[in-house]
Amino acid sequence: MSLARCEIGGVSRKDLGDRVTGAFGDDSSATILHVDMDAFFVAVELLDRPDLRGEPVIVGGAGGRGVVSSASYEARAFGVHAAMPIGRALQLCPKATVLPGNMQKYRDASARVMAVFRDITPLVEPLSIDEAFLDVAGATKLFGSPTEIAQLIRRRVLEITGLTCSVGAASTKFVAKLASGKCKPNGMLVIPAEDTIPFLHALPVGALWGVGATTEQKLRSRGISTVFELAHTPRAALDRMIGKAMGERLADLAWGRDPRGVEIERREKSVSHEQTFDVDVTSHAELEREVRAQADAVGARLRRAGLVAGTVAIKLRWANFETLSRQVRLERPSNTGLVLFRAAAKLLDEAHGEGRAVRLIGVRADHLSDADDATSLTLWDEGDDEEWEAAERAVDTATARFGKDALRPASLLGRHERRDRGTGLSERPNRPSQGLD
DNA sequence: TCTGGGGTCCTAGGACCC
DNA sequence: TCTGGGGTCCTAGGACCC
Repeated sequence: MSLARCEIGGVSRKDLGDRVTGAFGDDSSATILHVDMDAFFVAVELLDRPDLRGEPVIVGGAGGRGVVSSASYEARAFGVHAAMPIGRALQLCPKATVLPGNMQKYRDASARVMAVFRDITPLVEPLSIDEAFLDVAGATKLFGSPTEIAQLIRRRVLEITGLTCSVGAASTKFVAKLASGKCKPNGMLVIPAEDTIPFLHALPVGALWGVGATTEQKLRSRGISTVFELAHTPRAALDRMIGKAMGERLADLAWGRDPRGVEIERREKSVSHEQTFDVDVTSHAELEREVRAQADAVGARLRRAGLVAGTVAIKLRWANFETLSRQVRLERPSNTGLVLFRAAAKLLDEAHGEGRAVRLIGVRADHLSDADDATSLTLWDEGDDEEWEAAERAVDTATARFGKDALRPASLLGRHERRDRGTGLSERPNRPSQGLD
C-alpha cells in the first residue's frame, strides 16, 4: 500500500530509533495515537516462561467450557483465535501450551504500560486492559513528530516492560485504531489526514466500528461489501437497512468523520458479575447461592468506587443458550450486597422454576450514581441484619488486603471452585475475519 | 467444537401523560 | 363517545467490542 507506511516485526531497539528520522511524509496531522499490545496475555506469560517463546501458546479458561483469551502468533498460524473454544483450539493446534491466565498479573503489566504513555502525555484514554488512545498534539515540541513519538513509545514500552506493541497514528481515533490493527504485530503505521479517505475506502465494511457478523451479512446481502460502497450508499437507504443511529455512525466513519476526542476519564455505567457453570445447574437454592455471592461482589466493587446502583438486573442462560434478563428499580439506590441480593433473588424466583437447567447466571448493577454520605448512612440504617453489615465490611477489608480477586464470587462460595474460571478478558475476540492482522 | 466475562449502545414495544 | 399524535420513561433483547 503506497500511501501507508508500515513497519513490521522483529525490530531491535536500536532499529526502532534509527528508523525514525525522515522516514515518513507529512505526519503533522496524525496526532492521535492508538497503542495496542501484541498478544498481551500471552506476551506477559512469556516474560515468566521464556522457554515457550516461539511456540504456540494459548491463555484461556481451563474449564470444560473455556475459550481462548489470547493466542500467540505461532498459535494463530494454526487458525486459533480469541473467543474460540479451547477444545477446538487444541484440535487445530494440538501442540499448543494452554495457560490458565492471571488477571492480576495482566493488570499490573497494564499499569506499567499505561505509565509509559502518561510520561509522554497526560491525554491518555485506556480503552481496555491492553490498548489506549493518546493525544500527542501538545507533546510534539518536547518529543518530536507523531511518528517520532510513536517510535519512542514502542522503544520505551519494550525497554520497561519487555513487551511489544503496535502503534497507529492518524487524525481521528477510528483511523488510528485501524492503523494499529493493520501493522500488528510489533509495527507502526501513520495515516496522514490527506490519505484517510483512500485508506478507508479500500477496506471491507467489516472493518468499520460497530459492524460485526450480523450487520456485515445484512450489508453484503444488499451489495455493500466495502467501505467505498457504503460511503456511496444514500443515507436514507442505509438507514432503512441498519437503523438510523447505525446508518449515521457508519456513514460518518466511512468518510473519516470522527470528532470524538481523547477522553482521560470515563465513568462506568454498570458493574456486573456472571458465571458459566462447568455443568448446568438445576437447583434453585444453588443458583440463589451464586447470586448472593455475585451480589456481594458487585456491592463491594460499587462501594470501592463510591457508587450506588439504581437498578439491579439478573441474567440467565438456559442449557440451549437462550438468554433471559430481568431488571428492577430499587426503592432507594444502594451499594449494599444484601439489598442487591434481595432484589436479584426476587427476580430469580420469578424467572427460574426448580429443575430447569441453567448454564449461566449473572448479576448487574445499573443506573449508577455517586454514593454520598447520606445515602450510605440510610443504607446501613435499613439493616435488619447487623451480621450482614459486619460480613460486608469484612469483605471490603479482605479486598483491600488481597486485591480484587479475593472477592470473586467463587472464592466466597467455595463451589464450582476455580476450575471453571475464565481469565475475564480477551484481546481480540469474535472478529477473526476482520482482515487486519 | 459448542459457544467466557465485562462492558457499551441501540431498538422496539408498552405504559402513561397531555 | 370516539378519536389523534407526541413525548417520556421503562423493560427486554440483541449486536458489538475487547
